[in-house]
Amino acid sequence: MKKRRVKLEDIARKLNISIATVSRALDKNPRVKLATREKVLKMAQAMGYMPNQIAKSLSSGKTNIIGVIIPRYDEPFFIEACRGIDHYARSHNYKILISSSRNSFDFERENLISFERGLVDGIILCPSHDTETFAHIRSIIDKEIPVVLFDNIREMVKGADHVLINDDKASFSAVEFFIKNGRKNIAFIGGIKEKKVFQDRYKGYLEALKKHNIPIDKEMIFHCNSIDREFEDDEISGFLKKLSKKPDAVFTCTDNYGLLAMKTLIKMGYKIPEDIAIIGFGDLGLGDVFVPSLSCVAQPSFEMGKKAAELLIDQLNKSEEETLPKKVIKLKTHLVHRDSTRFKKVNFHI
Amino acid sequence: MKKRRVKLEDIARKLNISIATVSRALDKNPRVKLATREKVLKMAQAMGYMPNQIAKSLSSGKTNIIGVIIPRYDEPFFIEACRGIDHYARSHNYKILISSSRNSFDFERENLISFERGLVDGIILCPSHDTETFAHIRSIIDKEIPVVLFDNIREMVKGADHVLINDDKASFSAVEFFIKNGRKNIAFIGGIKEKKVFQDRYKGYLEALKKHNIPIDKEMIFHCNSIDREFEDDEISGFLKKLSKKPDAVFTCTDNYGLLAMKTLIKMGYKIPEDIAIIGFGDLGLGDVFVPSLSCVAQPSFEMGKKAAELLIDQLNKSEEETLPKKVIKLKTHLVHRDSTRFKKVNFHI
DNA sequence: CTGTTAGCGCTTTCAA
DNA sequence: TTGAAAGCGCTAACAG
Repeated sequence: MKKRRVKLEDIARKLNISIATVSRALDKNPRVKLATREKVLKMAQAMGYMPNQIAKSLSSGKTNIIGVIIPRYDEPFFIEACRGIDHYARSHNYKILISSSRNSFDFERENLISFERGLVDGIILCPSHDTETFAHIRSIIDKEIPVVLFDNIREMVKGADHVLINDDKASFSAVEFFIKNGRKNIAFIGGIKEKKVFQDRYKGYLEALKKHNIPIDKEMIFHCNSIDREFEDDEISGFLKKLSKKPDAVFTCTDNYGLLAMKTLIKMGYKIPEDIAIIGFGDLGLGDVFVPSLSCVAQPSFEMGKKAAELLIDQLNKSEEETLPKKVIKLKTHLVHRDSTRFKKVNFHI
Repeated sequence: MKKRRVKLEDIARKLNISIATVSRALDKNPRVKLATREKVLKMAQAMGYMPNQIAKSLSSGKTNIIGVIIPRYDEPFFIEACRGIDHYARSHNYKILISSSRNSFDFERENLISFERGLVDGIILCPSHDTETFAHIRSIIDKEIPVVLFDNIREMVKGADHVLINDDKASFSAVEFFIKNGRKNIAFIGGIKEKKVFQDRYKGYLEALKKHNIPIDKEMIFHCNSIDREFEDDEISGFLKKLSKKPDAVFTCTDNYGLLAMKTLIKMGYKIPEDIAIIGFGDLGLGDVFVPSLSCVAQPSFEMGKKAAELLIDQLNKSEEETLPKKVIKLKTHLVHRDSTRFKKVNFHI
């Protein structure tokens, strides 16, 4: 009862030609007489032939699938990055298979191992913040599976391409913007300390203060600990409410932290941006829906994904021997000014 | 130079046994002597053997991959649904391959066709709003590839399972909640008319008014046309500003519309919820970050995905002949009350 | 221009 | 309990 799928052999038999010819004809290989090719194409169409991707992959050694590992699904940055990857990949005839490491090193390694089983031609990975060692990645590279790393890279891995932004410089310029506009009591809200990008953004904050001779006030600095979104709100409002001194600016390491901070500050009676200016990080579409809208460091998420895919597919297209020099690409960020930094006489040309 | 991957044959040769035995040993097939199995496992380990997924799939006829087609990546509802799918799928040893139809019927069909090439064992699909006919889906089902549809289903497809919510009832109860709390001038903000779920939510709005003998005022009704997020804001604020009569409640077909409406209304000087109450639709994590926070119809997005995966995997696990009766599952929604409906003396037990 | 044939790496009868 | 061998559907080298 089960209809067997049409295969090359069926077409070949019907037309009394060899399987090889059918295969070539469908490939539009010029070594097939035009008449034959057309005959084959027509018959394939008529019989409802669909090539078997798996068989193709087995014999060609290529699956045209890119494996993508991200720390979590429900963060706009990763979604955007995946969209970027997908965008480039599809236009180059690749599909993407996405896995979440759930911010766990063990899952990340498991995912990587499952990708080693020949299902993917190459891998794009954003290390989880739980990832301290990179042997699992090197082991993949040793097996000559191309790898591109992006964002949150604690350690450069030899043999892989890297796509990054300058997290420290980005936060540096945000904080410097506050300072140049007369703000001196600048609070910092970061994320879990294990995460490289948060470390760098913190570093940029410290450097900006240092450069402008503003003493560092530990009380003004807070690192969110919760991975769970539910508790972030409590953590941040707890921090802000406990401050003995009133800050006149806040830099937060994510847009979400920025929004949560705004929410608490408004409830506390602060006027934004007159009493307090805020800059978040990311620019993933929420900042401008809020009233007031949130200024931020815009991160080129989509572009990062796209670039990662481009580098990977470049590697994939190189022949065995011709090993490409591995690259580190740093993409540009910029400040986006909205209500939360729109005070009078702002010098926007920083 | 290229290190060839270890395969069964390599292990077999090293141990002087047959490939079949190695295969069985690795499968933990009881028909292999324990000693042999252990020998094989140890050797496989030592040689760094990794099974080839593609070869496995070709010979077994199963890829353990589920194809997922959603209208777009950057909508929290679909992300959540995908998370739900992924959650269930992974715990049942399936991976998921996600494609976006970009809300285009043509892309949807193309994606479907590419899934017909044997890469996936089954398909979970949310029809794009551009999708008016379902022949492309039936054609997949004819090839005996299991299909589950979820959300935005304009037409039930025979041979597929369906996962839905009661969009009309959900919006009905939201609007009725307004009415029971004394609101009479209830505005409606919907989405593009082609989309089934928006049609249903509109229907529920009309029915609630009708049931309570509130005349329908066309001026109070608006359907967003833009797919592009950039223009939604203008559309919605344009609509609200032009109203000649002041509404005292707004029901919007998405949370995002609700947030945008709130933003405009606040700027127009409305007090929320005293002057105007608002209920959105979705509950995808933004509503409670806002000040004031947005009430909404909560849609079980994650659960919908999970259920869809469950139904698909059930189909996959049935043997050829034993064809499962196809199901239509409707999941429950509920009202979540936040600031935008938190007026005094509210009867929360509707 | 076309056909023959040997794989790709694994599963699974069938036989021993 | 094990082995030999026939596929799974397609590609590609080689021969003609």
